[in-house]
Amino acid sequence: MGRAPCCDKASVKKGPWSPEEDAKLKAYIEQHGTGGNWIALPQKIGLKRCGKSCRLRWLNYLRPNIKHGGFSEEEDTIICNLYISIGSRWSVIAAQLPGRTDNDIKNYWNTKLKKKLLGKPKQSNTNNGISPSSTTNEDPKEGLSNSALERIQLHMQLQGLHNPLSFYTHPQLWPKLHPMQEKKFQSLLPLNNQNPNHLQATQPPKEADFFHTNSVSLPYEIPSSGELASGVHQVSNFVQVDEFLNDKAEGFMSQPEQVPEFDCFKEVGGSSKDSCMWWAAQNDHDMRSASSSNSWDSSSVLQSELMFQDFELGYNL
DNA sequence: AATCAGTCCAACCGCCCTGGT
DNA sequence: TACCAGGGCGGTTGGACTGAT
Repeated sequence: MGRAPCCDKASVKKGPWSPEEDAKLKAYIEQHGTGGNWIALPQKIGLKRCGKSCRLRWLNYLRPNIKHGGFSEEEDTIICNLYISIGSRWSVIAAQLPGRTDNDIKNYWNTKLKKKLLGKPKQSNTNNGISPSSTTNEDPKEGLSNSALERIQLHMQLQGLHNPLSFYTHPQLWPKLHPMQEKKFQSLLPLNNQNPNHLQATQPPKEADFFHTNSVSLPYEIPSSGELASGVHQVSNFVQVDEFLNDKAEGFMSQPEQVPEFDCFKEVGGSSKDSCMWWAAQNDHDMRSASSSNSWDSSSVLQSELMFQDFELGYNL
C-alpha cells in the first residue's frame, strides 16, 4: 500500500532547474500568484515539474528577498537559541529570520553551525570526550533523539562549562522552569527526590547513573564516579526528559496563562546578548567567561504558538 | 596530474496535518 | 464522521565542488 504520488513521476522532470523554468515559474507567480493550487500550477504554465517541486523552488529560491549564505553572528545566535528551545522546527526558526528559508537554515545548521558550536571530536579534554559524531549512531531508538542530545550538549555549552556533568552539580545553573513545567519535571523524579526547592538527589548517584538509568545508553563518555559530585539531579527515565525537551509531555501547551517571556528573544534583541555570544570563543573553547545567566528557559517552548503566527506572516507573502 | 575524502547545498522523498466535501 | 487531496515540513540524497594526499 502507500500513499498515491502527488504527480506522475514518469512524466515529470527532476533535478536542477534551468533558468528558463525559473523564469516561467517566477513570471507566472508574480503575475497571478500560486492560485492556491501548486499541483495544478505546473500544467498551467507548461512546466514538466511536480507541483511540490515548484513550490519548493519558489519558496527556497525564487521568492523575493531571499538571502543565501553569509549568516551573521546574530542569525547564528537566533538559530542556536531556537534550536535549543524548539529543536529542528526549521520553518519556525526561519520565520524569525527574514529572507532565510527553512531549507537554508537546515543546511547551514547541519553543515556548519552544528560543527561550529559542538565542535569536532577531540582527544583533548576540552569537551570532556563528548563527540558530536557519536551522537549520530549507536542505536538512537534506545535513547534520546539526536536532536535532543544536541540540544542538551548545546545547553551545557551555553552554560559555559567544560565538563558537561558539572552542569548537574551546580543547581544555580539549572534552567529556570515555569511552575507548570517544574511540577511536571518533579513527576519525572524518583519519589525520594521530589524536593521542589532543590531538585537535588539525596545521595550521590552511582557511576553513570545519570545517563544509564533505565537501560538507556547514551553515546557519551561517562566520567569516573569521582567526577560526579553529590547533588546530581537524577532523572529516572531519560526518555521522559527527551519528551520533556521535545514538548511531548502533556500539560504544557495551549494554556495562555502559561506563556511566559521568551528569554532567548530578549537576549537576542536586548542588551544581554553576551550570554548568547559564547561561540565567539569557539577556537579555544574557553567558556569560562560566558554568562552564568540561565539563558535556556525551557518554558520558551511555550512560545511555539506565537512563533507559528510569525511564521504565517513570514510565508503569506 | 590523478585520486580520494570531505563539504556544501539544491532538490527530492515521504509522512503528517489541515481543510473541504 | 470519514475520506481525500493538497500543503507543509523535516529528513535524506546525490552531485558539484574543494582540498589533501
